[in-house]
Amino acid sequence: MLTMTLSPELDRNGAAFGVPIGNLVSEGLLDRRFRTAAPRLLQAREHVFFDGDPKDHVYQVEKGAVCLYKTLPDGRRQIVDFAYPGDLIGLSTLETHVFSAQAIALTRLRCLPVGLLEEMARNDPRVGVQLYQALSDQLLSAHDLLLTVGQRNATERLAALLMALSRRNERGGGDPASIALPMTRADIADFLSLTIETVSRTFTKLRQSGLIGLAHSSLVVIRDQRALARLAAGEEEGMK
Amino acid sequence: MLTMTLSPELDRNGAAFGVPIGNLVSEGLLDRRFRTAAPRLLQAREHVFFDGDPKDHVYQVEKGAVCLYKTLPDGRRQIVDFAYPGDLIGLSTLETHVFSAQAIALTRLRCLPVGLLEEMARNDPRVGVQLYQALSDQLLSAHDLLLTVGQRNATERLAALLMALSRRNERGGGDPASIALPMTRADIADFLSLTIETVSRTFTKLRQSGLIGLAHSSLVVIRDQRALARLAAGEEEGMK
DNA sequence: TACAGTCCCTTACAATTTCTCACAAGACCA
DNA sequence: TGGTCTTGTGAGAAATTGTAAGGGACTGTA
Repeated sequence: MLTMTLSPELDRNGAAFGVPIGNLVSEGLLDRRFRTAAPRLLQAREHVFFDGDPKDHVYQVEKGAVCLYKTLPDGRRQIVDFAYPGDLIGLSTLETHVFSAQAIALTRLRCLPVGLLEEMARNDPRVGVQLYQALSDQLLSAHDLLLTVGQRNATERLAALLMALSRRNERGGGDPASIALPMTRADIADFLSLTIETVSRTFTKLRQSGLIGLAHSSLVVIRDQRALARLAAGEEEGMK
Repeated sequence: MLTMTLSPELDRNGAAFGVPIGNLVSEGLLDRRFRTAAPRLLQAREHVFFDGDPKDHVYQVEKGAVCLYKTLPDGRRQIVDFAYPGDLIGLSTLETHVFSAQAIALTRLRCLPVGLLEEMARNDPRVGVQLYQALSDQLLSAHDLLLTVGQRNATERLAALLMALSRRNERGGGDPASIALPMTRADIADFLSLTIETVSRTFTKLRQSGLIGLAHSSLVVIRDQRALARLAAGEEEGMK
């Protein structure tokens, strides 16, 4: 899940990314089970499930990326999260899905029937705790996005997204200054609650200010990490 | 927690409010434990904890209401949820709180040390599952608020909030047409990501349109339930 | 009871950001 | 080389915000 506003300090010591309190958690219990679960391959734009579908599986992203979104009757769409490799999709105790999930790139999932998950949770107390922890991460991510969408302006929102993707790169051992965007401008717009025009203009503004470079539309290079971070944090007085 | 956009149908059969799939959940296991936990009384505006505080307890609201919020360095505030009697506060696997919690009225909490909770979770698989379910509700609530803040206009946002409070009343056996607002206009503004002026103007607009009545500023009477529900759902073409 | 001081809410008007609409340019694919 | 999809940019429109001022309820004090 994409957590947008954690300070680099929290990020570095890992406390904000699911490091458990006490010795509650046994690492990777669920991960191991998912590794042998049925795989499912999706093309970009293909749906994993739709809002309202009966929930018969829980999914783990193995490769690619998935966007989770809700819509209003007239078509307005809010992306509530992006799921990347390792993330679980569809965790909830309801019988139906409450959002839609769509691959934004070629994606491989692992599919675990909810019945199996329930059985595991009944028999091993560590499973419920791991589910609890996974949802805790997702809730953190949702709250961060709420702060972003609710309080930041267009420039700060985009800066926050880029910083989050940069940190994700860094955690995964990649280059934090070079960000490949798997999603379209429309996806970014619906995630940050802007229009694609505003997203486009804001990219241009960040480029012209020298904070980022755009090799092409889906490859961002961070040129001024400090300034971008300050902007994302909401500490920048100018540049509104 | 305050879930804003569930259809009345989902509401009535209860599926969207924590009715579990299968027989995973044992009702009230945690509730029973909280009933004997240390009580704590807070005046309105008093904080339960602040963002960044070490997380040593988990709380259950027994009476009153609590708002959970995040802030940016320059003071902008986003309320991410309101917690009402029965709701749990502070669930996460992190060592510190990642939002602040403040009573908005005279409030009584029950305080359970995290160590005790961990022990319960280690010894009884049903505990982890209950925590999982509680977080599942909170995530649902956060996603709904995201859709509201990200995609609805001011009128729709306020309508969605009023409908959510109305449904909460109904579930609690109260009058769904009569809504006492425990929070101030500023709280509503920071929850819906509006200014207090816009909130005030929108209340006036809903009153002048005949959808609601305002006995006084903190007591709303719903006069046209259908119209308000359509507005909240985002199906209303006019009245933008 | 009168009065001043607060706090909260409401209203009006100007300012600003973002959106809408229109169209051009670029990228990708057959 | 078209055709389609995505992205970028400009100008006017619309919604929300910011600013400022006033009203009403509550509180404490004289």
